[in-house]
This record gives sequence, C-alpha cells and structure tokens, in this order.
Amino acid sequence: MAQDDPRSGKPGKRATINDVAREAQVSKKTVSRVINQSPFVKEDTREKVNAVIKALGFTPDPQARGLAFRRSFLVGLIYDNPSPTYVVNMQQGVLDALKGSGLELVVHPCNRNSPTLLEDIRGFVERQRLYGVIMPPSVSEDEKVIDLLRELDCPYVRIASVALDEPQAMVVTNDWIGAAEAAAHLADLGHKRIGLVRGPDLFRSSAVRGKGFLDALAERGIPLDPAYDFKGAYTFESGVEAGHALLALETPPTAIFTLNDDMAIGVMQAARDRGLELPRDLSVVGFDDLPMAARVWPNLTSVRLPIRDMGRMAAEKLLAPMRGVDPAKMQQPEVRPALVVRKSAIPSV
Amino acid sequence: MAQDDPRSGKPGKRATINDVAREAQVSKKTVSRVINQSPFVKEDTREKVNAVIKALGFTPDPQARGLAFRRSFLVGLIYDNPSPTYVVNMQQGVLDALKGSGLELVVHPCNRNSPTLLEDIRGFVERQRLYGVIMPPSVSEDEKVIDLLRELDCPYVRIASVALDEPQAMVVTNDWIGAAEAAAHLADLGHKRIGLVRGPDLFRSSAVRGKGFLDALAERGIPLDPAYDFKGAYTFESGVEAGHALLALETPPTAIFTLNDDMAIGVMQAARDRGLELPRDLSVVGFDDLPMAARVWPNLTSVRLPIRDMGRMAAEKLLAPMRGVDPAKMQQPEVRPALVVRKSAIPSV
DNA sequence: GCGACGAAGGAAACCGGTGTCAATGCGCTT
DNA sequence: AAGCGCATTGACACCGGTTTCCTTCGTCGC
Repeated sequence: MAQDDPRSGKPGKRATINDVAREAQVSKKTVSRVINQSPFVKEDTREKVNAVIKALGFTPDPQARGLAFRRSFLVGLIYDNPSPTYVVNMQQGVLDALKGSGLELVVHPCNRNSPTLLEDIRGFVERQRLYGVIMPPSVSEDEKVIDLLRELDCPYVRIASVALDEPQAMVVTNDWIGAAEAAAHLADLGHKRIGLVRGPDLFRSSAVRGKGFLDALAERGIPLDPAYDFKGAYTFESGVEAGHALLALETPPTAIFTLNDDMAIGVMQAARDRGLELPRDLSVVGFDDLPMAARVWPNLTSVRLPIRDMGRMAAEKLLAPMRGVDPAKMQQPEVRPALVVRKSAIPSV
Repeated sequence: MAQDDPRSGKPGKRATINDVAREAQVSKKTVSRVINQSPFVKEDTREKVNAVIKALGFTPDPQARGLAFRRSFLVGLIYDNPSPTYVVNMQQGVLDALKGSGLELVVHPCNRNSPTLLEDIRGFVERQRLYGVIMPPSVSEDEKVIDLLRELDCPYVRIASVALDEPQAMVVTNDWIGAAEAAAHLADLGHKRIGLVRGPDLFRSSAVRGKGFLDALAERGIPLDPAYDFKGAYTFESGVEAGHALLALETPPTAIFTLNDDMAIGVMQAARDRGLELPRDLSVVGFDDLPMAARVWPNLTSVRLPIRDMGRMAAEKLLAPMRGVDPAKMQQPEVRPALVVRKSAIPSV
C-alpha cells in the first residue's frame, strides 16, 4: 500500500503525521494518540498506525511536539565542576540513560561566582523550556539556583554528597564511607600521624569526606592533630602548598589523605621537592581516581566514584515520569565509592 | 504604556510575539521582521517595536521559530575523541562563540567502529534539524559521515590537521610545525638517537605529526633508524609497550618523541620500570599538553594545541552566514601549536 | 425498547513564530 | 494630474504536532 502514496520512498522529504494519517486512513489525532501511547486506541487501530509509521519511517518532529507541549525535549546539564574527566563521564552517563528516549543533552557550564549566574540560568531554562535539568556539584548545592528552577517549574535532579532535596530529585553519593575507607586503609597500614588536606567549604563534599576521615580515625583511637588539618582548594597548587606546610612541621605526618586527586598529586610534588622519596617517606591517598591517578608515579591510591553511573541514575530519575514510573517508588541504589589501592600508600615503618 | 497591558508584569507568563504586536500597534509580521533584522522596516517602527520588546522582556521561542524555519537552533558537537580534556575544552570554545547567538550546544559522542554510526548520526541530525554540526578528529576525518551531512543538507565545520574540505568548512591545525618544533628541540639538546612513537593510522594527525618530526630531523641531517619508529595507539598502554620495545634495543634511543601525551607518560612508566632515571637516562617529549603533563614527574615537555580556540573558531565559521559574513572571506587564522618546555627533555650527555 | 454511558475517533482551534503575496502610501516622472 | 516604482506593512496560510470538544457507536440496565 505504501506504493499508492506518491511521496513514499521519495528521499529528502520527511514523512509527517499527516502522511501517516492519510496512509492509515485515520485522523492525525489518532496518530498522535498512538505516538503518545494513549490508552484510548483500539488494538487494531494501533497496530495499523504503527505499521504505517514504520513503513514510512516517520519520526515526530521534536520542535513541533515541543511547541504544542509547551516543553522542549532537551535536558540541560548545568555544571561548574572544573574537572574535564568528571564532566565528560557525567555527560556519558546522562546520555546512556537518554538513549532512545528522544531527548537530547544540552550542556551549559556556569560560574557560581558570576553575578549574572541566576539570569544566565533563567534565560537558558526559560527560553529553551527545558524538559529537565541535571546538576552535579557544586552548582547542585546552590539553593538560589534551585529556588529559581522551582519558580520556573523546571524538573531537576541534583547530584551531591548530602541529601539536600526530596529523593526523586537527588542522587546522593556516600562520600563519607569513601573517605572512611581511605582513612581505615592508612590506619591499617600502621600510620598514626595522618594529615588531612580538605577542599573549600563551597563544596559540601569536603565536609562530608572530612567527616568520614575523622570518624574512621576516631573509631580506631587515632586523633587528628589540628596542625595536620589543612584547608586546600581542590587544586593542584593548593596541594603543593599543603604538602609543604605539613611536611615542614617538626614531626610531619607519615601519611596524607587529600580530599581530591589534584591535591594529592600536588602533595606528592611538594614531597619530592623537599627531597623525600615516595612512597617510602610519605604515603598519600587521594579521592576521585582521575585517570591521572593511575599514571603518576607512584600510582596513586584513591577513592573512585562511579560518575558515569551517577549521571545515568540522575537522568533516569528525570525520565521516571515519562516512563510512567513513580519517582517516589524508584529504588534508590546507593552510590558507593570504592577504594582503589595502588602504590602510593605503603605500610608505615 | 506597558501598564495598559493587563498581562504586563504578570510573572509566569512569557510574552509572545502577539503581545508585542498589540502593544506596539503593528502586525506580528512586522515584529518578526524586527527580530530577524529585516532591512524593510522603517527606523521609527523598529525603535518602537524594540522598545516594547525590551519592556515586555520578550524572547522569541526557539521551538516555534525553528518549526517555521524548518531548522532548529541547536548546534551539534559530534565527537569520538576519547580525551576528556580535549572534549571539554572544545565544548568550551564552541560555547564561547555561541554565547549570545541564541544557539545551544547539543553533545553527541559517537563510535566510528559502530556499524550503526551513520544511522545514528542521521537520526540525530535529521530529527533535530540541526543548525549545524562541529566535528573534531577523528570523526571529522570520516568521509562517509561528511557525505551523509551533505546529503542531509546540514552545515558543518570539521577540525583536522589536514585541509580536507573547503576553507569555510574547516579549521586546520598545523600539527606539522608542532612536531617539527619538538624534534628541533630534541636535536638542539644534542640528541642523535631519537625514537618516534606514532599514533594509529585512523588519525590523520599521526601521519602529519610524524612527517613534521621526520622533516625537522632530516633538515638537521639526523636519520630515523627504522627500529626507532614505533606505531602506537595513542593510549597509555601502547606507550608503555613502545617504551619497552625501544629501550630494549641494543643501542636504545636517548630521547623519545611520542605523538601524544598519554603515550609519553606510558614511555616514562616503562623507562622507570626498566630502572632508568628520568630525565637523566631518557628525554621524552609529548604532544597535546594535557593537564597531566604539568603534573607528572618529571614535568612533561609537550606541544600544546589551543583546543578551546579551535572550538571557538569552528563555531564562528558556522555562525558566519547568520552574522552576514561571507565565510569565504573570513580570515583564516592559522592554528599554531606551541612547544611547552618543561623538565622531561634535557641535554644529551 | 429506550435512554445512559463509556470507548473510540474526528474537526477545528491552537502552540508561537515564519513565508507569500497583495495592499498601502509616498515621492517622482511625464 | 495621472502613472509609476519603491519602501513599508499587513492578512492569511502554514510549519507539524497537540488540545478541546464533539460525534458516533456498541452495550448495558431497567
């Protein structure tokens, strides 16, 4: 029957809903019902329409659909995380989940310090009528941004190390346990004098990881000398600084746990600058397990977060309504970090 | 006058073109003309309309506009480059150029080895009616993909180390000169036995960089021992392999140039595994200048490509028609890599 | 046998812009 | 003064879907 249609097979022309309707001898509204899985279509009709859709290779136009729906089929990824690895893995995870859903991913980096942050995001979300937004830290921890999204009535999912929102709008990572495992690892290696290099307060992860570390040490009866507690900035440079500061102490630590990998590598750099041999003279453990961690010498022991999975889970939460899943009833798989033991931390002498 | 409009100031309702038309007492077509910078609008009218647009905070709906234009306001970034740093920097550059244009960036990773690559891209481009596409290597070098985009009548800009297309559809990087500078650097340091670790043939950059290296050495009368010419895979692991292969030779090279940083770091790893001390026993130079290059020990001398700028330039080429610039007449700033000298290459003993 | 009701499907308006084409008004020519 | 050409503008259909509302039909209860 397709050959009765003068336009079938003609390349360069996309089939429209009207073509399908004509070919299937139904109204376009019925085709629309089939597309949108309306339950008010007889089984026969549905099959007939689906057959024509397949024969014509029809795909509904997202723009037209979006116009009518007053909502686009675009998911925004709003991020301010400076780590390329983090961003790309997160994107990948989100795309994994979006595959086949008809949604596309629009990336939107932002700067939390910018005075125009809110206008910027408002413009983006409002103009594009986003289907939803996914945000990793630290922008996910900005309540002003969240308030804005609520005002704009834009669904969102936040990724963070603390449950800041209702479960269906959050993917929570258990950074606490990751840091605790790292601390336990160092303690088990016999270290007593363990330094801590934190991140900036702007990141909730810094506080959570720090607490995990302290709790694990406390459990083992190892105190944290306040002089061993250094506040860094999650940057390589601040790691170098931290390394020098801690290693210059009269009785320096025999091991240092940094709350991210960039700082760990900075600490290693500082140690080497000071003539120490690694890992003999200093054990180091990081957090994030960047690709770099496996490349530096000595290979860095670090805590890995399943970032891609986190992105996928966030997107799945966003899609839950579309899939007819009650988001409140979605299982909440815990995101557990894993300690990746390499060579930068060895038994204390 | 805005207060005459009962809807002005009402939050939650976006102003439409009809609101503007009513308020400005013109037809919506005229408003449309103003939006689209049509020259057939009297100056008075244009100003009046613009005033109302500003007063109402009107922004045209990209979906509606796209529907009428039969083209969306989305730019696709189709990539298969495995390096997160590369991808994120490229994204940033593209976004730099897109800022204020009303276009958004949709990311679309792909796999050149996938049998569904073409269908995948076709679906993406056709369904979204993309405004244009930007492609970095290696997918930018896939002529099947390019043919497809031409068939779909989708504007594109390719980024590559070889001029594969018309100038307005290309951003060409001069990888040749980057590699030549690296080779010259090693030669100037007194090295005579210099090894080369290439990338896979799938990447044109590998051939171009390799040629730059060979040309520079030839110019200095230094031959490349075929045994020193190793074909890697642009991966860390292949770098390790290359390092072992070259360093196991009876008279191993005193310096190794790898065509990317991942392999350089692999070579360094292999050297260390074999008991060599770096950089004393082996000089290494890489290409890409990943963030990692400045972190590893010894800090890696490498060739930096301005990836963000490349992304920006590519997007600017895509935008040229919209901006009324004749793309053939755009200046073609050459993308020159720069050798970043660090500590991994030192004078030959 | 008849009205009520729910399922199934269709006609027309609508989402918010753009294209087409004709109408208007103006200055200038002849 | 009529005619002409150009700059400006608007009416209306259209882009490709969805929503609203209405019709039709088969079935059920009384």
